[in-house]
Amino acid sequence: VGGQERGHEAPITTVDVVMLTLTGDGLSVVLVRRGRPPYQGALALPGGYIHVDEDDDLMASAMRVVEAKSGVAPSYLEQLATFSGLGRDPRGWSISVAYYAFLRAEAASSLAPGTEIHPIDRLPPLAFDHDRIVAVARARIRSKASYSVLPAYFLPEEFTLAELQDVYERVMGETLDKSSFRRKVDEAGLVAGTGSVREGGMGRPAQMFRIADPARVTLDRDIARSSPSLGGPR
Amino acid sequence: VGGQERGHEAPITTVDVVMLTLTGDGLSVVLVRRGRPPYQGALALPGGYIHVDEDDDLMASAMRVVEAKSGVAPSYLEQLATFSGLGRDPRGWSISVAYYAFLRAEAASSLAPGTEIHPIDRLPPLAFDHDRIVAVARARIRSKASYSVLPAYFLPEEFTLAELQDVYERVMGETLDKSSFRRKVDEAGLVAGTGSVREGGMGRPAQMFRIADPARVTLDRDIARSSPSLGGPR
DNA sequence: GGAATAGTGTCTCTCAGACACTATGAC
DNA sequence: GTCATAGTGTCTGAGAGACACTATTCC
Repeated sequence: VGGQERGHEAPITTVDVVMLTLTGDGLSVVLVRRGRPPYQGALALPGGYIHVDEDDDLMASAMRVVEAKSGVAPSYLEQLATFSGLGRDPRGWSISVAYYAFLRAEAASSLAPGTEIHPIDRLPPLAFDHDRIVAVARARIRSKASYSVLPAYFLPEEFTLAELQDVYERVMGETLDKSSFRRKVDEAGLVAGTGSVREGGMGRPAQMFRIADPARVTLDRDIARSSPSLGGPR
Repeated sequence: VGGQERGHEAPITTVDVVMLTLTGDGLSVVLVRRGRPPYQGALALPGGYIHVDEDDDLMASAMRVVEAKSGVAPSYLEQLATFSGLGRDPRGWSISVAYYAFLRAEAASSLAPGTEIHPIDRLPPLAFDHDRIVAVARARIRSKASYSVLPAYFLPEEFTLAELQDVYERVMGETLDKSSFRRKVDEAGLVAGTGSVREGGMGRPAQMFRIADPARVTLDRDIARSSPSLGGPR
């Protein structure tokens, strides 16, 4: 290992995580206050260096860093994009591989002291280019929510369809029709009924569901699916 | 600059580009033969180190690297994803920020000697984890083609709708209906008619079009759009 | 006129949204 | 029974795919 090509310095490389949770104010981001320069005292995304001796890959780095800084483990973690350039860190040319993460509402109460939760639509100024990273994350999540079970990762492992619909509505910021929602969720096959029912509430007890296949988050392969598709066969 | 956190080595960081073009065999990838170890003599994606003294950011690095290795400038370049870990480079823990690029058919004839073009569905074994990078790129492009003007970047700046439809069909690997295709292209507003018409062919002359707004590739904001959307308001 | 390609009109069938309905629990 | 919530049935309107049609050029 050691050293890049002769004559070329290596950029500073870090991972940063946009960890999202759902609060009374809607989609919100977990932030930490920086204890060291640069941007000492400013709010920032939880992030840190790669530990080549203990991380298998960047996703492992992201998971380790976010747990270390926030004190909790996210229910979902996925790569967002990589940000780079001379301008984003006063120490010099830098690379940040950004991830986004989901945190179950139940876990948000166990966040480490010093962390803060801010609504994604009303963020304070952040260190580095973290505002831009959050903006990209927000667009990606709002978009991906519409064709995936991602929002279910804000809920406990078992949930009712009413709870799931509520989460979708808060993530998307719009109200959904119950019948259409259930039809889609059912046809998509992304959730599976557990046998159990919710006890103790008012009204008729609800069936419980869980994410059908954690490895298969979206409706079909990778990104974006049944789209306008520019005129297709049958 | 200089050095990471105390006690942590920096990973080897490179950019690699999946440059695509459209040949008689369909969607194809531009590959180069490696002149140095590791994987000396093997086919690989064009890639290289970051030059912090001349590149503004990683996209600039990708553009520089792909031009240097292939001899041509792509018509489109976008970040794909970042690949990382101990296993992918025999020299040690490494990071590759991967981009994908489109090359106009006209430019493919000017490729540097030593480059090879291979159909994306029948690739030879590649160096590092470049097979995996190409697989991710293929999925992303096939998906994104269905809701964007991306395939137009395989064509000259001005093109007819028949040519555009042909390109879409070859990228997607399916035949499209002419009427539906034109309706979508028109409604999406992603192409704009130039005043001119194609001269010299057989039959009725065709109107020429160009990409309406190079900054706005997809149908709406960022990724994926009019999707099932899990039941929505009005 | 015919051949070739460009471009349009229109039918149908699917499916998402709307909304009223039924079901099952607690009291 | 009423209230509250869960869950379903059905109508309708927009739009995608299919395909036949018209338009404009060259010969």
